Amino acid sequence: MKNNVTKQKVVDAASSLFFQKGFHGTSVRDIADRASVNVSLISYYFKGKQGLLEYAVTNYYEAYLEKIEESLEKTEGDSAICRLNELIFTIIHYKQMHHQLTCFIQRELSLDSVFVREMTVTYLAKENYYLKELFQETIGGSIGQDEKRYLFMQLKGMLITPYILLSDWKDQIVGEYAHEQFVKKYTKSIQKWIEFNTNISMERKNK
Amino acid sequence: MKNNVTKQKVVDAASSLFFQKGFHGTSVRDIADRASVNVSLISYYFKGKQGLLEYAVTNYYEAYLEKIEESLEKTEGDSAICRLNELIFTIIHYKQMHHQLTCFIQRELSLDSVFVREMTVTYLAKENYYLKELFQETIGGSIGQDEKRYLFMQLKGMLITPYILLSDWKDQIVGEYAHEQFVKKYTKSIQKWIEFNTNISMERKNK
DNA sequence: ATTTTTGTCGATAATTGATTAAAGGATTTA
DNA sequence: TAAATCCTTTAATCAATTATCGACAAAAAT
Repeated sequence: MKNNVTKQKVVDAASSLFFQKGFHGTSVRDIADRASVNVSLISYYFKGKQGLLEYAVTNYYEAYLEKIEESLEKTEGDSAICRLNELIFTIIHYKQMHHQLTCFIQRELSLDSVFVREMTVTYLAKENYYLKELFQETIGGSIGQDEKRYLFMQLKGMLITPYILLSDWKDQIVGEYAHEQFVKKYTKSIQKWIEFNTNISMERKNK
Repeated sequence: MKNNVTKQKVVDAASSLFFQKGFHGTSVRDIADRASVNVSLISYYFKGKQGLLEYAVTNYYEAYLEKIEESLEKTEGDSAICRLNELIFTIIHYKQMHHQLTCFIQRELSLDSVFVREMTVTYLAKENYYLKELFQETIGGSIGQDEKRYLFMQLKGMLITPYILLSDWKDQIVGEYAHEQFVKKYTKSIQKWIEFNTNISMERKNK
């Protein structure tokens, strides 16, 4: 079973190249070259370039949702804000561990294709549901529906910003523990934002 | 001089397609078809597909920076926070008026190519400079350098979020004045965030 | 031990995409 | 009106990419 090692080499090469040049910007030759394997293996293992993409992205999201559900189970019974904070940590942590794919997928998601639509209904809908549910509960019902929507958008924005403005902070992520450091600090900065917004919400309720 | 009308048709078609399918995902034929012109005109007017891209993006950024500089001149002498608020309004407004190109460029900017690097040094460096300058002044010197960096990243994130999470809010932007509505509301939500963070900063200074 | 399955390679077919050359209209300028 | 410039079309070329085929070796199963 030398199968797995070659297959993984291809996936790794593809992830890295998709990240650099985008899906349409990289050819199967590029991928095969970087992985030091023959071009035809890509068709052999994945039924072509599109298949390779689907394989990589599906894997990414399966594991992602698993982490999210794990986090939610672990914190069951805790206060909403605690659970939300933990969830955010989990999300940022996962994204950071796979930052190349994260960035690539985020980029590709803003395109208009059947594949994107499939991913959206299959995975993103769930992610959105979990997040929204918890956010609603945390923020309470004291602010307007409209305002809440904008806040939620801001939150979602914060969860993806580092992987879009990569060039702005990648110089900070060097060295052994840099990733963990970043996850901690960035998570904290989001949590501070949440705390502020729940306070706002409390104040209004009390008066 | 029927030149301009055809040229513009091509640019419009290209913008729309680049937005939907990305640069590498759209062929010159697609563009020509949508613009109802002959394929070779693209080479004739823009020296090829790459040239068309450069033309569109350069135009976008030239006008963008002009708006920014205009805004800064207009508010000269006002308080930092006022100027920042006005600048943010200007930026969101411009982006909203060209949301397809905004989204497309934002996406393309996370790629690794010589073109992207050129755009970065030519235009984004300036944008970043103006924004950072004003942000520093607004937020004051009372919080740590590190913390400030994260806040600045959050701010920049807020300025691009709507154009990455397009699918999340595009259903809200329907009807005649929807764009203006959105600009107003979204700008306000960012301004609220700024206000909060300057207060934080003040409090610490006072104690 | 031999048959079957699995993994790998080189070559190539088939498709698609970008660019150019040449020439005919149209429009402006002299 | 003639010349020059600009716009547009047709057709062809050039380049690159993906997918597939057939051969071949290694490993597993019988």
